[in-house]
Amino acid sequence: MGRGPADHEVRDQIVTAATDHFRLYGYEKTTVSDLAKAIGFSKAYIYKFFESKQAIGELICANCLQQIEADIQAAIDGTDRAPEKLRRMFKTAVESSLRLFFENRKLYDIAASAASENWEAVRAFEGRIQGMLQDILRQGRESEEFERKTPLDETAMAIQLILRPYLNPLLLQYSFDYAKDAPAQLSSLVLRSLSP
Amino acid sequence: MGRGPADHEVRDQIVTAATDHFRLYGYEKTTVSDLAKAIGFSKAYIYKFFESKQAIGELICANCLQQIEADIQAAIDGTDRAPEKLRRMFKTAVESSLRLFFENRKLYDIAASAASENWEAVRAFEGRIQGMLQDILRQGRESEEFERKTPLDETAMAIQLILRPYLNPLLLQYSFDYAKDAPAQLSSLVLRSLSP
DNA sequence: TGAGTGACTATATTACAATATGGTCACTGA
DNA sequence: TCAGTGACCATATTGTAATATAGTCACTCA
Repeated sequence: MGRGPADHEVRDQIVTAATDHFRLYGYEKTTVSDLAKAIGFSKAYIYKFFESKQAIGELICANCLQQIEADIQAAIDGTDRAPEKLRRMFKTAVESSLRLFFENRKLYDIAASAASENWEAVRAFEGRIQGMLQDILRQGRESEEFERKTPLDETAMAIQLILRPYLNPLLLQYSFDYAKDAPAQLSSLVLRSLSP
Repeated sequence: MGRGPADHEVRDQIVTAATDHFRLYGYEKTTVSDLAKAIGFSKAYIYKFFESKQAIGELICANCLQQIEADIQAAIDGTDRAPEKLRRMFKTAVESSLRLFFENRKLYDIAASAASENWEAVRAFEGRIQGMLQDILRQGRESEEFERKTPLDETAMAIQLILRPYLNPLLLQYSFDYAKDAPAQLSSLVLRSLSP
């Protein structure tokens, strides 16, 4: 839990300033004093709203991950059939992560260190991805397009493991060479394993 | 290709000294002069046999990967049935990589930088893993335990992508949390996808 | 002739002092 | 009372001079 009033104009100002600064100069090179200067208050006042610089970083990072999540959700919602949902989930996960990397490299770096230090924002993100996978599996089982023998959570877990190199910012940077073809190949393999 | 006589006593001495020193002190902290001192020749003489320090590192790294490969091959050879071969391949790949990490951390570090810099030794290793996978798939298809519709090389490629986080030294260090359960879960999923 | 080397260079690494930064706290003044 | 702060501390980061290292080459002498 945070510090200070959860809903406060200054809090928003901090987040806005942090997003701008982090995007332009990166997390490391942005000092808390920079943020203070940007909003016209003293550095000490920032600490009335956030416990630490990392807490600010977590919030900005969570927003990035939320964007990826939203992209995936939108792609999934674009079709009714579970197999196609899964295919789009793979494809969009990679695309959206790559977009973050190439278009907002500095913000990606935050997500990468968040992943390497196991920040809460990343764990929560992974939890929600897991939920999305389980939803798709449930739907596919109901429509009898997916097999029903294997425990649902185990299957969802295995699929997430397969997605990890492309969804986890820390691993993504080592998976570029495969990012183009992997989604199609892997989702095909997974779908074959799900067939009843 | 190398430098100097391929089969020469001094060459072996260098490799032996390098293996010892790299294991004890690590690749970075071992200087070429250290190796020269260890074998009783001058530093310049070493360069009659190896193009660079990295070339020595590549050889030691290749040996490590060969050990992992041998472990996997032995595990595969321990059974006749293709599905079981695949299960053992997953299990042993993770175990053997983890062993390298925990028992020879310094050598693991060489493998990790080899992977991050895409050294030849790593590419060759991945090529041989790919071959082993294709062999298993071929056998499983012949015995009619595996489906035959999907192109063999495509399937082998997808399986290798799934193994990557545990076989690639660079990725392995970020996959510890999953290393215990992943082999079983993933090989089960893959086998389901292979069923005819 | 060719196994083996000392001396050399350009670049990488280290050591460490100087500076900057994250974070706190007692305090102010509206 | 409490929104807001200056001054402060311990640690992290940086700049840089000194050192160490990878790699070469002309050379020796058996």
